[in-house]
Amino acid sequence: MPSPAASPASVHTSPVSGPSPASVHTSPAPLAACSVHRDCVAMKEKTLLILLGPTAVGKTALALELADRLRSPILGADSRQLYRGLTIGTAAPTPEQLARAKHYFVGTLDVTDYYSAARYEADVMALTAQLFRDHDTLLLTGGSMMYIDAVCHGIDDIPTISPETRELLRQRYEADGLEPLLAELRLLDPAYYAQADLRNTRRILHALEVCYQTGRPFSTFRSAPTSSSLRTAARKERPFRILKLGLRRDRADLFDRINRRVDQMLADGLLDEARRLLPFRHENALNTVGYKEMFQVLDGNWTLDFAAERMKKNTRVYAKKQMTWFQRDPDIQWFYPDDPAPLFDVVRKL
RNA sequence: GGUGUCAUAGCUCAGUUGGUAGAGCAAAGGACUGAAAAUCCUUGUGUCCCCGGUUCGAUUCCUGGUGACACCA
Repeated sequence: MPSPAASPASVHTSPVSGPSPASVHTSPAPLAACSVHRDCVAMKEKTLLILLGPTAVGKTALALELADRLRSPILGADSRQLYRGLTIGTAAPTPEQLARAKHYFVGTLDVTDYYSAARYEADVMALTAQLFRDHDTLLLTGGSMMYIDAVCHGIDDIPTISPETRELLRQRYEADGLEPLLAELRLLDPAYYAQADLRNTRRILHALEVCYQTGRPFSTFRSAPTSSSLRTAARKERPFRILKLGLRRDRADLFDRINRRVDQMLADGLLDEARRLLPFRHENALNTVGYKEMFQVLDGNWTLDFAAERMKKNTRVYAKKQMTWFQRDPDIQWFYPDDPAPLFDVVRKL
């Protein structure tokens, strides 16, 4: 067994040093206490403001405005802007924008680094514990749905898969296909097998990875094995208030912005950026809309015009997936970026 | 002007030996627990160009019209 099931503390290794959240916030349920001791609790109540929405909706510009008003740093919630060097293709904040506010979780990882929603949760929890000493409100912004849910609800403590186990399963899949692996999963974890999407190879492989590595059924690591969704499962308490503000636009408007932004990315040199990243094309960080299409151009398979069309289409599809995910979240208050006054009203009352 | 070919989903096109039609792409909807900008699932009613004729029945066959393309003048 290469890596035993780890305790939460050892799994969540964070680059941010500092005390754990529990040592800063002594009350385990400040919200419950709030209704009783409204005044005194309000003094120490902290708020994590999450500005979210589909790609290209206008989060970055509005986040800078909010960061000014709140005197808050900006915590990125974007699974691709995290990586250094993916700047044009992920529409990462520019150097000028980065200079306007202190940013976290932007350009901090190498493209070869392993990362996950669980690590993001741990890193955000550690960082906010520190920053809330000096801030009553912190701004977190981005469009990575599962990263945001991991921060809001927590994520179950499932061991990180070792590269060896991952490679073993990958080889078995390539050699024999999915069928034998499905049969194995049915034996090792019948509970998960019964609810799994049996055609989703990646999820089947991951469930087996966990079974292999831990010797336990994957489903036993999930806090609500009968629930298929993270947001109804883990539900960890947070030592701060969470306020979710969603940005949206009419679909035609959003799609028009996406199309124009893709053209702008190409004008800004996306192809050159992709050329620099070509040696890392097989890293997960580069399995990303924009770069995938540029690699086809660099391989000589696609013209730049065709790649631009594919990029626009794939970005639209991504935006639709984000909207599908966010629309289901009843905690989000929605606003239009071109009419930000109502949003500023909400923020002013914090 | 003459002759021929074509006209079917947003686009490119199949098809119906006469019983009102289906692929690809585009588009839409959904799922989601350590790779999540990932990965996976579902969805096709459309005056079959228009008017008439034949027929129990026409998108299909026939007359005429309109439009596109090709060739001949």
